[in-house]
Amino acid sequence: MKRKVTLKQIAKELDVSISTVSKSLRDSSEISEDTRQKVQAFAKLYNYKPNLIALSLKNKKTKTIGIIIPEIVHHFFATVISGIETVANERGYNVMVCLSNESFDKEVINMEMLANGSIDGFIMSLSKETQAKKDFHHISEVINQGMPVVMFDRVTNDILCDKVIIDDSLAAFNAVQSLIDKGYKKIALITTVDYVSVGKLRTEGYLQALRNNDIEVDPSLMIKIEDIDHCSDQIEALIAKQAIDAVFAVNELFAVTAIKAAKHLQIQIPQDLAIIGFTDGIISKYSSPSITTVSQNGIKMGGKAATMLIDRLEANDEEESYKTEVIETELVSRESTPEL
Amino acid sequence: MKRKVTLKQIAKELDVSISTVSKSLRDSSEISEDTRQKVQAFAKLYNYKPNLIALSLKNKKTKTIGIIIPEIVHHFFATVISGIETVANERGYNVMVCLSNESFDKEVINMEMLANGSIDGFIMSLSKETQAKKDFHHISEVINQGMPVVMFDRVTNDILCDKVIIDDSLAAFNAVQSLIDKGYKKIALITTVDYVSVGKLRTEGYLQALRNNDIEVDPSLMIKIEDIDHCSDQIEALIAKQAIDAVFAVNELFAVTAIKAAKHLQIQIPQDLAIIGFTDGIISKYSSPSITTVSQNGIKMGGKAATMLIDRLEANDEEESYKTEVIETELVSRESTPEL
DNA sequence: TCGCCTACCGAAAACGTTTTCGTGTTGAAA
DNA sequence: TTTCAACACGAAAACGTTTTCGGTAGGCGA
Repeated sequence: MKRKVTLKQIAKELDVSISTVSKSLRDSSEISEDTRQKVQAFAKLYNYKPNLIALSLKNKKTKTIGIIIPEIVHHFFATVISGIETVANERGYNVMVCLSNESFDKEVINMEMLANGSIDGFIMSLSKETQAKKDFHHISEVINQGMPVVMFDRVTNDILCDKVIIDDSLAAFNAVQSLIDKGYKKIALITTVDYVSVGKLRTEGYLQALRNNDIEVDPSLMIKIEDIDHCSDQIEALIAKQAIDAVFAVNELFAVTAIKAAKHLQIQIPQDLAIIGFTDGIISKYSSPSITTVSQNGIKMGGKAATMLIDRLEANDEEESYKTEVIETELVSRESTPEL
Repeated sequence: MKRKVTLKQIAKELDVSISTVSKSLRDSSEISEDTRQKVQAFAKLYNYKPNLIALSLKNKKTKTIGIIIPEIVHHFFATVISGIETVANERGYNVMVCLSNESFDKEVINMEMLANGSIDGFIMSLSKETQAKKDFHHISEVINQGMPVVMFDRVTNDILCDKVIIDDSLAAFNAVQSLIDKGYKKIALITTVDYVSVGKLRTEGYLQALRNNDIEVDPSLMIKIEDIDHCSDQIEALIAKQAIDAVFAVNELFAVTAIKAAKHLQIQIPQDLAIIGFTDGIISKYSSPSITTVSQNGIKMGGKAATMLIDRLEANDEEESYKTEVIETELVSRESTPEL
């Protein structure tokens, strides 16, 4: 077992100083051609690679970015990570991933952990609990220490920083409008509780679309799901009313659960009931029938977030202007929403 | 913007030495009660937290584990990461995630990157290209440098290290046997090309089950998919033969694609054709009909891998015995495989 | 011969810790 | 008064780099 070789060892072996070795490897003109070659050959032979931790300490830069997200077993977040990782890699950065599991405490702990030198900046999406509590002190703290933060998707106006979002409200509006354009009139809504920022915004888009088309808003056709794991009864009750011809669900899981509920009630999808979802995940694509949905393009969001973060990290002038990038969404038409 | 405070700054401010500060914060008995309190109060006030990079350099331990997987937008791998992260966090470790995107070169680059001091050990699953090439020098290299590696799912016998796998062959055998027990006789196979280790093993299980029940193996009922993104034609052709009453697919995507193909051909699932898949992902659960599948329990695999790695990292005696843990699988019965 | 320039190389500081060892002071015992 | 232990603290090394600043030699011109 040969341990990693260091500059010191090479220096000792070749009977020169550490500085000479370092300079030789960096092709400094201070060093004679002779010694340079000798050192480089030796380094290559022993497969010398500089220790990144030492470099991090010296340069006060880790070339690592921290990601804090609510969960990873979730198609959208996985695509975002993928987008971040791709851009980060291209620009010589690595990523550390921490999961908050929707818990405020874990989010705080993870941030404090990573903030102590391990990373150069954060990319994060708020946990539900954090959004409910509206407590963002941990975030403003790291920003105060000079560490850049980019928030995506689940963001807050209480923190000034770069952000990458979609226009949730507009996307929802467009989705519902497309239903109306196709002739649907009684459109139900399955959404989240209000403190989830994106859920609230999508609800607003839904309402706006109805109003714009002079369709009466019927509160009994709108349900708010608290616990995603036990939502089927609630959804089935909604659909059982039969007073509806379409459903707009603010995420994929609600949409597919609606399909299941409809089948259970012997309601034909899409003949008797159209369904439109949010988040272009794997479920929508492979469901039967496949589900029309608003595509968020997580890859692009992640890539943009990484670009913004790294740009800021590598900018020498401390420009203070924070930007909010809006990534365009796309309505992906599939089998669940035919023309009436 | 207040930068992070260091020992040196505290020392200067309180007019004591760095050592005194360090010892005070670690409650050393060498320091008088007085100074200890003074230092601790000051440190708390300025929210001092030791710099982890400096500690890493000093201790030659980063308390970070590196994960290298083929992709992250994949339910199984996401669950494994989740399992790793949970255990890692409990034991005070962070995780760095790198994606190989099924590319050999990226796998090598990522490993070399992380191996230069950034992490204490690896948890990885081989890329397809690596498995095809059978070139594992990058892995044996880091192991030679004394860095522990735990491989999971896509492993190889050419490398000696800890491993976490499922019994792919047995699980496939049981899945096919369950079909046979239910009365199915003409069972087709949708599998991957042979160099994907798990695909090959699952194929073997399928064959074994047929043989054990004296069912003739019909090569025309077995297809091997090279490109997962363009498999629908191949699968539809298989199903169109109508000579089959059940399909065993070695992953979720093949299974759901088979359902789609069947619908397209007006073949009823599960009345005319039963389907069983592998990997208990989100698709199988929410598909209509829901798909019977072999559950791999990625959380458990990831957790076990992390436990093995950290145990080895923290073991002071260098015991050389590598273990291969087999995580039990479970056949999750759903709508796609009724009794005949 | 003297001085100076150039080419080459080494010492040391710095990044932020922890820890070993040394040192000075104090009080009490001899 | 001397001696010695106990106590409290500081100096310095170490982890592995990079970089600045000096320094030494040789060669060359005057």
